[in-house]
Amino acid sequence: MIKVTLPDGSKIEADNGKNLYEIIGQIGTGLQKASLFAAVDGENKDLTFVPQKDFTLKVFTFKNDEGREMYWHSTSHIMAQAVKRLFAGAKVAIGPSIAEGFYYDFDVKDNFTPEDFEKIEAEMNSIIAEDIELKREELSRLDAIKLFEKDGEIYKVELLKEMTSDTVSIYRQGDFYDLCRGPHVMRTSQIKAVKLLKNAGAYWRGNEKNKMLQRIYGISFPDKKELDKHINLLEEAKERDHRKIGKELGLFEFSNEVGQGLALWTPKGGRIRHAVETFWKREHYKNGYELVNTPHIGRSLLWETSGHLDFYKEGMYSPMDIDGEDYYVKPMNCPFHVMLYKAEMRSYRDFPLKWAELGTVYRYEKSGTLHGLLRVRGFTQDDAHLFCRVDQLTDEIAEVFNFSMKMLKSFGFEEFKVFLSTKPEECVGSPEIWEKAETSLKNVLNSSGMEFEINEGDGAFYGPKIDIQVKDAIGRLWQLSTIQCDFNLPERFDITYKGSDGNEHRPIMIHRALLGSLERFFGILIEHYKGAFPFWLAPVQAVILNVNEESVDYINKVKTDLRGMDYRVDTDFRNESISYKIREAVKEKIPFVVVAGNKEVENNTVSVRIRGSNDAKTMTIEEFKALLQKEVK
RNA sequence: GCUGGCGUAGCUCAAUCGGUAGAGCAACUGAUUUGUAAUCAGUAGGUUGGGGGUUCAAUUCCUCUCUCCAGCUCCA
Repeated sequence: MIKVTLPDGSKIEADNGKNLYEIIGQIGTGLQKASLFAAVDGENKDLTFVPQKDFTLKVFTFKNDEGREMYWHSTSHIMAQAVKRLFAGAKVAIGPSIAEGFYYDFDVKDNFTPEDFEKIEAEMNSIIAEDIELKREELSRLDAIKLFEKDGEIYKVELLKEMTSDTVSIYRQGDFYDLCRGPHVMRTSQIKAVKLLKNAGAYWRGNEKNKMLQRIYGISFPDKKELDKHINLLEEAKERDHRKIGKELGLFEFSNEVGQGLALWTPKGGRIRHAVETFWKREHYKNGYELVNTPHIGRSLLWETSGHLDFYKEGMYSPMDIDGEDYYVKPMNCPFHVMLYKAEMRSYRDFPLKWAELGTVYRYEKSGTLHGLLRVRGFTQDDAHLFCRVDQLTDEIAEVFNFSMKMLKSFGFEEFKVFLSTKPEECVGSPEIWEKAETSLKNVLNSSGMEFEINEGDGAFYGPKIDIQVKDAIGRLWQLSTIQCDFNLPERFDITYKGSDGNEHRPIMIHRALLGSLERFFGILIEHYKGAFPFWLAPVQAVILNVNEESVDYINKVKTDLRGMDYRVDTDFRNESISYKIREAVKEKIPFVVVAGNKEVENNTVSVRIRGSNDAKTMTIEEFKALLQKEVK
């Protein structure tokens, strides 16, 4: 019997003479052989390896992050091997796995072309077919430098020279070797399906002063079907691009004359925004918030006190001169809310104060980072600030967290990922207050029953935070809500309240945004729904089409009948065929397409075509009203 | 911001080697009054993103500039 130690520390026993695959089968991962890799005492082994003595076993599969990382990293080595075979003199830089796939940076004479991609892919497939073993070797750092220098691999040499360890490892596969920590799959044949996705320039070590290298991105899977699925997903994402749909449905615009990163909402986009804002405001009042409004500019004194002119200056626009004094356009709403706090004496009985504002801010974003509605320079945050006592912190965080989840679910998001970010090295506030706040945040998350990850040291310098990401209709994650404690602004603005003990105390301040910004949220909604907004958000909820001129009066009567109920119902009386008008309405993704002609006029009915179905249902006006009413939020 | 790519009618796209810009849709006009995803005909629409240059001649070549797109962080 051989004792096998698993990563979680537990031990199992295996019969002598069993190979790794059989032993893994004993643990019961239920996975296919093709997607399994194993490490014995930290060293990768083939699944046919038969252990002779007790050992620790680690199993990698494509289903866990480590396994995927290894798989993609090995594929990047195969790509590098292929490139070196095809392009004489190509030098390799770095080639890691990334969140979705891998890349490798090359120093080559000419940019890669689409034909090159085909050649490289073909060469990769033949390397895979050659079934080459990937072998790890350890050597002294100095020997490694000699080895890479001999082949003119200047980038590897540079990396080696900066490393401090005495020995390093390289991985060899046939005629190719690479400086690499590993781990890797055992044989090239374990890579089953490969696709190169795109290439782009990238600076050596990400520094624009360095040489521009050619980066190739790719992805691989243990199964051709999974690769196809992934490629479909990429195409689906392209189809959903909010910039494309926004243009098709006429939801928003950008204008050269207005400037970069400054969105214009069209009337249709405006209808959606109004629906979002109305809902948002109503929910905030229901949850005990007050709505406030603050200006777009403030004196430099304000921003000096808040500290933004120190730590956020590069995100702010140049000041404007008003009566000889500098005023700045606001990049954040917080200082204004703090000033509202200071406008009166506050008592411990006043708390919690919960002030929300749809506050429009302007921030300088580098031109190259702007992206449709998802990253803009002017945007409206669905901001709120809570002021409370330390003893209220947990309750208030819980309220904000639950409110946030409720809000996100209202917009059709069902899956979430929650992160808690804790104290970074450089920060303000006492260790005790950090400890207290982090405990509050953690308690709230624990009692919510939701899984969450801790990002150690990733908090803002002024306090810990909870971030909520949502999963959209095709599984992409988007960061939306953020709940942040702030120990900085109360201090800087010296805000206080009178406690029950008659002394002055410093309140806790919580910043939070649930949707993030209306612009970005709009972009995400467009992609999530692919432009087919649910009834309550749809800019046009129903459109009524006339078959001929005789039905116009009747339709106007139906519409007037609905008007009092605040539905967004349009009509289309253009002199076009009914088929044509239906086609346009369907393309516009209107939830209800309603037709009325002589038949309907006679029977006092309408013919309703519900989005997603290809046939129409005839119903009475009352039935139609009930149908609309059912959809109202 | 940096690197590369793109920019032609409102939209989606054409235009060979440098020879003076064209289609579909949309718009407008007229005919047609239509029954569940495109009725027919006609009209108009362009300093080819903007400035400068080369040339007898520039959408095309060079240059500057603006916009948009991709990448630039995720560490051999």
